[in-house]
Amino acid sequence: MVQYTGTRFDASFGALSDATRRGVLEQLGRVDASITDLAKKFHMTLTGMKKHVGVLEQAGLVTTEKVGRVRTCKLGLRRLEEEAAWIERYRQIWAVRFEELDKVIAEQRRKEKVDGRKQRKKRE
Amino acid sequence: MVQYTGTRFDASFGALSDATRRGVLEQLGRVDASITDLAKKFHMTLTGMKKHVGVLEQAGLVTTEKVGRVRTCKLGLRRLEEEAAWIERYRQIWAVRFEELDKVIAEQRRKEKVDGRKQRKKRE
DNA sequence: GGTATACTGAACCATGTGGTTCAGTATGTA
DNA sequence: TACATACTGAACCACATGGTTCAGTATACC
Repeated sequence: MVQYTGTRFDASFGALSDATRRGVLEQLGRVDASITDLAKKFHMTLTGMKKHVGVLEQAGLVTTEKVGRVRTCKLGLRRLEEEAAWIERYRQIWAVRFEELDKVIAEQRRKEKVDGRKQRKKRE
Repeated sequence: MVQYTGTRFDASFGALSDATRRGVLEQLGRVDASITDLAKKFHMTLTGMKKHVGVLEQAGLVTTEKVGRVRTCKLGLRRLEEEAAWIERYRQIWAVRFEELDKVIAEQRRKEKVDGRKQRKKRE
């Protein structure tokens, strides 16, 4: 199986584990922005925002380019394909693992329904 | 729009940002395990593994139950639905954002082709 | 040239993370 | 009872994180 190198997912999931950074991604999905724009939007110093952008850039989720004195940030090339795939695979595993439990629950529901019918019948 | 409370995603994406914890999830997808089992599998002290399990438990990805002296870990109730949805939505935004760029690239390709034809024509 | 804008880097701070060791406690087993 | 097993909690460690301030540098504009 693919050796889940870790470091790549470490970076992307790590980048996503912060609300500000998720916000920045959503914002950049609407329109490109400078560090200043983002810092204002998220009520933070330039330096603080620069660090967040750095993390996102490291994870490949954002790219930046400096023209004159302003650094413009855009969405990067990584589109979270592998991350989506990992989660999907997990959900698959999860579903299989709980199939049995689901059956048990379904069986219980069925019984309850039958019991309910009996109850109603009694009352009739 | 839904106020992305943050803390929930912070916990789940944070939990996923570590290779050992992703490994533990995959392992628990195969079979329930004690702390000792997991510690052995991932070459770590019991205490270290307990912390990882704690993080996963906090994120709702794992549940544990102690019977006698052994604590058994299983997959938890959270099946990463919202996380999958967030990523999907992001991928959607990403696609829209880059549609324009794709068009530009396609246009360039088309031009190049035309130019190539002109070049060939010239040479004829 | 002078002033405002936009970023950058170093340094600091509190807190969190990923691990360890060590010293327990509780439980199973001969 | 004695011994082994399984976990637990406190304390420690080095380093990362999420922020700040402060002192720059580079660029734009009057």
